[in-house]
Amino acid sequence: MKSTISFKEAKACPIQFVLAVNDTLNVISGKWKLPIIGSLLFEKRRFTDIQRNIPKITPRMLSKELKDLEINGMVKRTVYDTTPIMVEYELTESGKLLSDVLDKMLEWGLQHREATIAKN
Amino acid sequence: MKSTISFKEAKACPIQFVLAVNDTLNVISGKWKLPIIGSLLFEKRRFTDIQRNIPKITPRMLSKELKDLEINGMVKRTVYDTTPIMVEYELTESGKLLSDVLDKMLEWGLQHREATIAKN
DNA sequence: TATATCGATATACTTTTGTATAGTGACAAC
DNA sequence: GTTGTCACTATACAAAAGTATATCGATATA
Repeated sequence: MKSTISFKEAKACPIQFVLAVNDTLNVISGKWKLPIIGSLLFEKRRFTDIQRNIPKITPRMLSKELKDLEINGMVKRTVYDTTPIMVEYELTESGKLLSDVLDKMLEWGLQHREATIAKN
Repeated sequence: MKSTISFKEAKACPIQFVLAVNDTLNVISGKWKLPIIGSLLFEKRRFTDIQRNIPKITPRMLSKELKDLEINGMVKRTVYDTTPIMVEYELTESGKLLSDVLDKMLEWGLQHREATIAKN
């Protein structure tokens, strides 16, 4: 019995393919996930720091999204017992690897914009 | 004055980066976009055909999502004046290129699953 | 004593997204 | 003339996602 699926196997089965791609999609879906991930891509940051970096986000949403990302193994949260309290958020190894995916999305997004502009 | 942005430029500016990646994300976000794209990846299909391929989708959602995909330049719709009427949906060139992105998402999704299972 | 910082949480609300169910019009077959 | 196919649309509703605004407790500073 096998607990994991290979790339080859997933590609061969449309259902497995959609399910596995959807796993990735769920991690980055929503209005604020990308801005937060982007904010953490090059450096660890603190709560208020991220908030300042993403001007329109409310603390409620930032708190909720960071929790989601932590649960999904994208972000690591570290509390330092200083005064005032200090909480650091950083991407996990897996989280950092997501930049490969984002680069591909960027590439496609730009080519797609070109392609659709060209048709008008 | 330049109307388009290069990969290099977008990567260098966090704001442009997030905006451009978000363009791609928007195209594939939602409950039914991936199943529909998956259904069209290897062959053109007709409305009822897609519906049968994605058992739980309602015609309302299928119709709406196909319109979205068409507007976004992902899908081409062709009407044949036969009886009964025949409408074919197929991915555009740009739509087909999305499979590169989906492959990367699949790859990351599988490695991420491994990585997070390993930690438990 | 009053005000500010940090990292949040609480409550109420609006907007967006998706579901359920029924029905349309043109035709064709039985 | 009833039933079926195709590609949808209409209406009403439920659930999920996001917003607005106020507040918390611990501690420090003016």
